[in-house]
Amino acid sequence: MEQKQQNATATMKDVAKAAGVSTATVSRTLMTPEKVSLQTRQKVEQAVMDVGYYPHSLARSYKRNESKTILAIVPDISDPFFSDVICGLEKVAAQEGYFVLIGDCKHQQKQENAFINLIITKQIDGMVLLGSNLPFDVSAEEQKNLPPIVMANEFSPELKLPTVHIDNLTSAFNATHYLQKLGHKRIACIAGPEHMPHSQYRLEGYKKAMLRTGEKLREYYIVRGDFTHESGAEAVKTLLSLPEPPTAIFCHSDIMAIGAMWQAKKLGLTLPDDLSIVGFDNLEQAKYTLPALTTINHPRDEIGRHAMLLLLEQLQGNSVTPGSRLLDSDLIIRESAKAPKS
Amino acid sequence: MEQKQQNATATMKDVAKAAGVSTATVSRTLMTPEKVSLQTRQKVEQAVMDVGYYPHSLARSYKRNESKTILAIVPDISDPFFSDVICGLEKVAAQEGYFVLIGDCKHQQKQENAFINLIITKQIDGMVLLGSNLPFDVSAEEQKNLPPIVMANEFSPELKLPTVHIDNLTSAFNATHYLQKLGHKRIACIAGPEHMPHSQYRLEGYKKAMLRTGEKLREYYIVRGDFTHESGAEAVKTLLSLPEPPTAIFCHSDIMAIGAMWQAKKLGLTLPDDLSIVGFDNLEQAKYTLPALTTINHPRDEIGRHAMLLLLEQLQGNSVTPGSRLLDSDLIIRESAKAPKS
DNA sequence: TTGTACGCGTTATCAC
DNA sequence: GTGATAACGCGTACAA
Repeated sequence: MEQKQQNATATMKDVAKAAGVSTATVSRTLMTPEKVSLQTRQKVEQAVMDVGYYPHSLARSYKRNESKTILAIVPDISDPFFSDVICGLEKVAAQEGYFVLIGDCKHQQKQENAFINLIITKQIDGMVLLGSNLPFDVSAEEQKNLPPIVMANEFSPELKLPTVHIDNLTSAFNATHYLQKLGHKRIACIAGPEHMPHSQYRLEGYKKAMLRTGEKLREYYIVRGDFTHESGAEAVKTLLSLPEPPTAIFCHSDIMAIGAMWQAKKLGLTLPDDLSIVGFDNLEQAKYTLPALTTINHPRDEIGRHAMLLLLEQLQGNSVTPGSRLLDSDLIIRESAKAPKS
Repeated sequence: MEQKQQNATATMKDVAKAAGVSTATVSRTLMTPEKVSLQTRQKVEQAVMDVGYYPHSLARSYKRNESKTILAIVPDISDPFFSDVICGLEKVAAQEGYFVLIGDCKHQQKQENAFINLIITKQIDGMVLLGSNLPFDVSAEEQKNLPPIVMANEFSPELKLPTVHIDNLTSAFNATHYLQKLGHKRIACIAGPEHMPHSQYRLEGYKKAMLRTGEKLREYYIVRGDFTHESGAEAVKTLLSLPEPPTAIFCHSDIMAIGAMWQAKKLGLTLPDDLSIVGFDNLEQAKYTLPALTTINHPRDEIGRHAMLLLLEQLQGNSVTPGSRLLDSDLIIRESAKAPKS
C-alpha cells in the first residue's frame, strides 16, 4: 500500500482528485467561495488540508500578470536615512500583501540591466525611487511601458513623477534663520553634493536666509560634503582655518553635523559656546551627541509610508490624480546652537 | 497601414514571426545559441531587437521552478548593523543574478503567513536569517520541504543550519581581558537581551575573563539592555549609582556604548579617565565619538557576503558539506579605554 | 539544424 | 452549482 507522498508539493489537481471535484471547483472555492455550495466547499477545504495544498503563487502571479512585488531603488541601504524610509515602505506594503524588493544601486552599472529587466518583464508591479534618478535611461516612449513609479524624498525635474518629500528649501531657511535669530552673522553651510536636487534646495534656503539680512553672501562659507562623517569633519577644518571663521554652521545632514562637531571638539573648541551647529534629518543618534544636536526633523518613516500609499493607490486604480505629497519637517531645538559669545 | 504596436509587451511568438522561424528556435537562440546556425541566430537576434523582446521572467521562473530570489529575514532593517549585513548579501546576490527580498519582521505576526507562503510555494529559492529564529514554526517534517537556509550572525541551537558568524565568546573575552590588562578590576557589562544566543555567548566571554582573576563575579555589574542608545544610558545610571561603581564597562553593542558614554558625560564624568568603555560592532559612528570608541570589529559586510556565498553554494549544488564559517573579529583599540585613575 | 507539440499550475469562459 | 477546456509564455522532448 503506497502512501500518497506528502513531501512533493501538492497541486490543485491533487486537491480536486481528493475531493472528487474538478480543478475549476477547487479554484472557485479558493477565489470566490460564495459561488460554491456549502457542501462542496467543505469537501474541498478538507481536501486542501489533507493533501497539504498551498497555491503556487508563481503560477498565480503569472496567470494574473501581477507579482505583488514592489521594487525599491535605494542609493545606499546602509545609510540609516534610507533604511528608515524602507521601513515605512515595508509596513504599508505588508499590510496590503505586497513585498518589497530592495535594489541597492551603489553606482553599480551591472545591476541596472537586472533591474530594467525586472521591470519590463512585469516581474514587479511598481517601484519606489529613493534616489533622485532612475538607475537607467528611459526614452519618452519607453516611459509609457513602465509600471507605476513614485519618488520618495527626492524630486525629479525631468521625469514627472508623483513624489513625497519635505520642503527642503523652507526647512533650510528655517534652520538658518534660527541661527540668525540667535544672533549669528557668520553662518557657514556644509552642503551636500551639487548633483542632488534636495541639496540644491537646502542650499537655496540657506542663501535666501543669508541674503535676507542685506549683507553679501560669503561664498567661502559654503563647503561641499558627501553626507559622510568624514566630509563633515574635513569641512570644519577648512572653515575654522578661515581668517574670519564662522560662529555657526548649518549642515545638510546629521551625519555631517556629527562629523563636524567631532572635529570642532578635537580642535579644542567648546560646543556650543565657540561654535553653534544645526543638522538635518533628526537621526536617532542626534539625540546622543553632546551637546545634543539641534536639527530638522525629516519624517523618514512617514515618507516611506506615504510613498507606498501613493503607489498602491495607482496600482489599485483608486487614483485619479496621483499628486505629490508634502510632509512637515520642523526644527527640533536641542542644545547644539546658542547665541554667539561676543 | 497599421504599425505593429511597440508598446504591448512582445512575446516569443512575435519574435518568431518576425524572424520567420518557430518559437522553439527563438528559445534555443536565447538559451543555447551554439545549437543554432549562425544564420538563423542572427535573424533571430535582429528580430529580438526589432520587436523589443524581453523574456517574461515570471513565465521563465515558473517554468524552471526557480525565482532567482532570496528572502532575507531581518529583525530590524533600520538597525545599522543589519543594513550593513544586507549590503553584503546584496553584493554577492547581484553578481550571481539573484534578487534579495527583505522581510522585516518587527515582531509582526501578520507577516509570518506571507513569508511561509512565499517559501512553500517556491516563490523564493532560499533564505537568509539574520535573527536567531525562524519567524514561524516548522515541524521536523516540514523542515525537509524548506528551501536552503543559512543563518547570518546568529546561531541556532535547535535548527541545524549552516551559519556564518564570529566567535562571540572569545571576542567578549578579549574585550574584557583588554580592560583587565589595562588594570581594571571593577568591570561591568551592559549585555543584550537574554533570549539572544549571541548575547549569551558574549556574556559568557565576559564572565570567563572575570572569573579568571580568581575573584568572585559581581552579578550586579551585569545589566541587561536591548541594543538601543537609551538602554545603554539607563544602564550607566544604574551602574554609577552602585556603592562601588565600576571603573570600566564592556558593552555588547556600540549603540549601547554610545548611549553609555553620553550618559556618563552628562553625569559629569571625564572619559576615559573616570570610566573606560569598550563597545562591540565597530560601527562607522564609533570613530566619531569623543573619546573614539574602542570596540570589537564585527565584519558585517563580510558576514552578509559569506552567508550569500554559502547559500548559493547550496543552490547551485556545488556544496558537499554546507559547513558554517567563522569570521575574524579583532579588537579595535581607540581611546575610550585606558588605565584606571587610582 | 529546425519545427511540432506538450506541459508547468492557475484562472476564466463557456456549456451543462 | 459544476465540469470540461482554453489560455498565459516559455522550455524541451521528440520527430523531421
